[in-house]
Amino acid sequence: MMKIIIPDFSIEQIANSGQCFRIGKTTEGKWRVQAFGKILEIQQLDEKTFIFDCEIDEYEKVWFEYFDLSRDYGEIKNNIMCCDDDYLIKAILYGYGIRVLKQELWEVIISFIISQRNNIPRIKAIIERLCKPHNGHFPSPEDLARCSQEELKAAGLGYRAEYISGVSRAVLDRRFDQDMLKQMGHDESILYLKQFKGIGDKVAHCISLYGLHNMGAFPQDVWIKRIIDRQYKGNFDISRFQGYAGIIQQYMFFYERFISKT
DNA sequence: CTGCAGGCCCTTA
DNA sequence: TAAGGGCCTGCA
Repeated sequence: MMKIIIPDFSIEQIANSGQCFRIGKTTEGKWRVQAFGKILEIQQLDEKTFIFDCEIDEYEKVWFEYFDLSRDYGEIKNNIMCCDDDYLIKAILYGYGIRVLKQELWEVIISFIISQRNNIPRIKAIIERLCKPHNGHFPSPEDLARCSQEELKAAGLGYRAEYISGVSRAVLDRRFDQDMLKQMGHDESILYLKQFKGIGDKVAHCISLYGLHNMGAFPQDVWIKRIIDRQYKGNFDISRFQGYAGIIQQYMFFYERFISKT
């Protein structure tokens, strides 16, 4: 149990920013985070004060990296402020506590294959059903490769079941080498990932950003495309944000979904 | 009953 | 290389 001060951090915003599907609110108003085989409960006391339900050792070894706490998001937001871009300024003021999580590669690969043509509540439900037989832990490539198509479809995967089986088997056969993938740069990783059936451009960029931690990756889903279309007349220059376009994307996505609800 | 949700695959031209 | 149809499933 430890109390910490963290600037530019809102666990609620992160939980609702669509990058991760295993953070949920408990009945006591805390946030339960499941990652790296651990469960962490976080309570937000005020704007910058949080209680993490773990020891300092675990915090330093796991959660500090996971929540990208070494990065100065304040500086990133300052850079955006200077761009004279009204839409982005509104987006960062709204999503002031967003961070791009550094999640586990395998979980990201599977989660974002599932995400295609799907909505967030359903993605969460499917992932929960996949984790259930494994004591709440995310299923390994072996676990998933063992599942029949029927079992996977029973979890609600639909036509994505064969994609999941295919990628899982590829990992077991060493045709898909995650360690090698981790050594690649962004561009190379996209080409590598897109070889596999069920991983297209958008999912590959999500994997690069959330799973490989290439902050320059820029996933373009329907929301981002809509923003670029309507706010920027089809012309959005991401080269302005060399090395952190993915973080910009996260602010945009989060803000646009808020706008659409109001 | 249709339409659609954080795409992708496959086929055509 | 661009365009279009089909796709599991569940909910509005």
